[in-house]
Amino acid sequence: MINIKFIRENPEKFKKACKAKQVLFDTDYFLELDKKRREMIQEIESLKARQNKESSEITKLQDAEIKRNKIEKIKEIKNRIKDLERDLKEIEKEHENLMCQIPNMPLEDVKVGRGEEDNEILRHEGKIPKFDFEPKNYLEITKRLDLIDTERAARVSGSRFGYLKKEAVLLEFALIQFALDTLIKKDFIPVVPPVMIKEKAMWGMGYLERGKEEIYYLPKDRLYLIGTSEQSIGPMHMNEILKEEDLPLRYVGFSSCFRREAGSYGKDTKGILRVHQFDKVEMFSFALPEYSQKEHEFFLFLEEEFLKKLGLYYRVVKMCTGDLGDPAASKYDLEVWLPGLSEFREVTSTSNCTDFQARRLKIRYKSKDPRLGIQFVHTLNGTAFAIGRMIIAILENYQQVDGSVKIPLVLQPYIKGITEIKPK
RNA sequence: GGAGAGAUGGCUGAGUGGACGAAAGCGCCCGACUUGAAAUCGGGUAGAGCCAAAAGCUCUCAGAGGUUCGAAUCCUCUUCUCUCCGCCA
Repeated sequence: MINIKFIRENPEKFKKACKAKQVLFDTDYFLELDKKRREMIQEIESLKARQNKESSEITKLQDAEIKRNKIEKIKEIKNRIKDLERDLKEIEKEHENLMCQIPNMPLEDVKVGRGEEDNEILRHEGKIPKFDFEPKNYLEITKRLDLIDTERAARVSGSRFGYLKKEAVLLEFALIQFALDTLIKKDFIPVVPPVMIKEKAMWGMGYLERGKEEIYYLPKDRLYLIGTSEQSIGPMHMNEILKEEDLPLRYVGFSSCFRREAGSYGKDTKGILRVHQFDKVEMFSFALPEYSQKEHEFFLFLEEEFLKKLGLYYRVVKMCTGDLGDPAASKYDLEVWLPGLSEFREVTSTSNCTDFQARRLKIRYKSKDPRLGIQFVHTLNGTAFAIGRMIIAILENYQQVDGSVKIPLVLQPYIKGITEIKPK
């Protein structure tokens, strides 16, 4: 949800932003509806004021006849209000529906573009890995080392699932522990959130208007499976008024994530690059509006630190307006070089959703400045580690000529005694 | 799954048909006293909507509907929380 005042006051800017985000929206019709709505509210409220006034006078009346007349008069007003309210309800419903269709406005510095092809590659970091042999892709490596079994997973669960095995499992827990250790030091509160959430929560995070196809739903219990712990951590504080001194309120969540991957038939069909279920360590922050861009840069910095400490070669990509998704106002992706597959692949991303989610979920804070009063917070999210893809990146980048894989130095304290994964 | 109790402002908590958007306390803000602070004293302090804004008005006591001239208070449904019992990793 965006601030309606913005649309009223900057209709042209708003139209431009919708176009940039590639969302069709009849702004003129909406503004007309909005005007009509406000006129009706005024009419109803003045009638209600009269009703309240007349009604409060009843206690003073002694004469039964006068009293009866008065009540009749009030009933008349009541009926008129009832009729008007019926009409207003229709308008309100449409108004709200339209408001919910509106995506978040991109920040000023986000480039206008259609999609992936218009994203901006900001810079490359790290060293390009050099091999004096032909590096294998992760599918070959995991097969040789027996780290991932997708064939049996297909038997049990279908396509796009996998059994993580042996050292891959140890790597998963090492990555989790590494991320938690690092982020707890930065005042992140660790949390293992629910993976099933109510419609209200999922809606509030802004993923139901577009992208519903991507989400698992359990109709019997009316619960949605999260696609990222962001969807479960964001609504933690819904309907709350936070204290300014508690902001930024940072969480680091660990959870399994579930995605239908409905629109991706044929893409990455082998292996575990794109699966229905994976584990992820996620950062989330509730921040003061004036600091949210700083917080966003901080998240990007942390994500880069993780990749640097793992010694990976990556590039920073800034999303254009067409590739933002509904809730985000600004978003970066980090893409790691996979020498086996010979391509950059997205491993982490971070978004600033400004007040879009906070408005829907009514997450606010009380400002110390009495003139500001109560304001919506800004919400931000960022990946620490999407485990599956990180394991792939490590395997491809740390492979040796003899088929073994070295364990990155920073992870060794978390995977005691093991410095490399050797073929049997 | 069965039985019962409950949901009130930032928090605790009083309030069972009109004088209640709501006592009291805590917290917070402003002021006095103080070299400064604490303590003490005085004052202020719910949110949302309509309005350019102020004034004003409207709505909101978990949510939705209803009764009534009038509902935090009465009725119906829903959601959530707690207690007891059952089941259970």
